[in-house]
Amino acid sequence: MNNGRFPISLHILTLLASAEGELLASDYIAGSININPVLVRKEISNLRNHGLIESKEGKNGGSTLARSADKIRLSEVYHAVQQASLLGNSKNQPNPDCNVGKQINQHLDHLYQEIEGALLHKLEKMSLADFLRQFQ
Amino acid sequence: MNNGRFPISLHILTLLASAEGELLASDYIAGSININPVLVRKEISNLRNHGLIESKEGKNGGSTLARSADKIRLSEVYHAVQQASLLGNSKNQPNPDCNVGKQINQHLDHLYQEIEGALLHKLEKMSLADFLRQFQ
DNA sequence: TTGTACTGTAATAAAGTCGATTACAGAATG
DNA sequence: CATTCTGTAATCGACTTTATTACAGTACAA
Repeated sequence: MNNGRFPISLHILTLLASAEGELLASDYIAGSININPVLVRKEISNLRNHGLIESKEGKNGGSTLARSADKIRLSEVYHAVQQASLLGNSKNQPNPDCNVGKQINQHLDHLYQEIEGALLHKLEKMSLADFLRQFQ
Repeated sequence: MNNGRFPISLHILTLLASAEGELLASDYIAGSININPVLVRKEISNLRNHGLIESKEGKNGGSTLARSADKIRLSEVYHAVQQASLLGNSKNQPNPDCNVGKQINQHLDHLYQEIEGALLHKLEKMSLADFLRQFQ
């Protein structure tokens, strides 16, 4: 994925982590990221579906982390926003009459999985708290 | 990068590797990938600029690998097609009045670099010959 | 020496993707 | 019950990607 959603989601989570349990409104978050509030709500909705965020509707509502920042791995953020594969979706429809074309998607998928494994390994070792700690 | 160009370039190189020095025409390659020949020539042009492919113009022309497949690392293919960063370009322009927004791009860049390092490490260990060997 | 089969590349069009925006229903609070 | 939030659908425009057309240049071979 070369996904603009990863930085957005991480930004949201970082703000929530730094707010220490206080509910933040989507408009406030959108103001920090400088994007449209509806996009923020969509990402929040997605992060909530993945169990990373809890929200409260209505007046004085907003969102907060579902668990403490040291219990949220960056690999979870990756999984939450990931849709396509890492290096490019092998969505070409190669010629089945060609020996290479016939097999390449399967081998590409295998390659992507290996690489994604290495990436996830890295992200698993980092928590949201680790990320936040870099901020002064 | 979630780049459709990586699978295309790797497909091209795999075909050339399996052709064992024989010149392959861009139309033939395009037929195997099932995409437009002009796109293939553009990718070939790029791979040639990166020293991975040599081409011969004119009748009976075509392309071939610039070195043997076991001397081509998949990390070179990655570098050849890479333009944007891996997980998403941190091109948001966050609010500088927000303490998180002010610093996040710098920390995102750092994170991407670490992850890309892990990915490249994996790709460096694999040659085009390794990849081709999986085909039956 | 000329037709043919290629590459190389620019320019344009078509298709697909992504983010911004509008709109509005529903929920919680005071 | 007005206000301030969330949740979500729908649409528009900007951007990106891919396909297509066009054509000049090169090498070969008859």
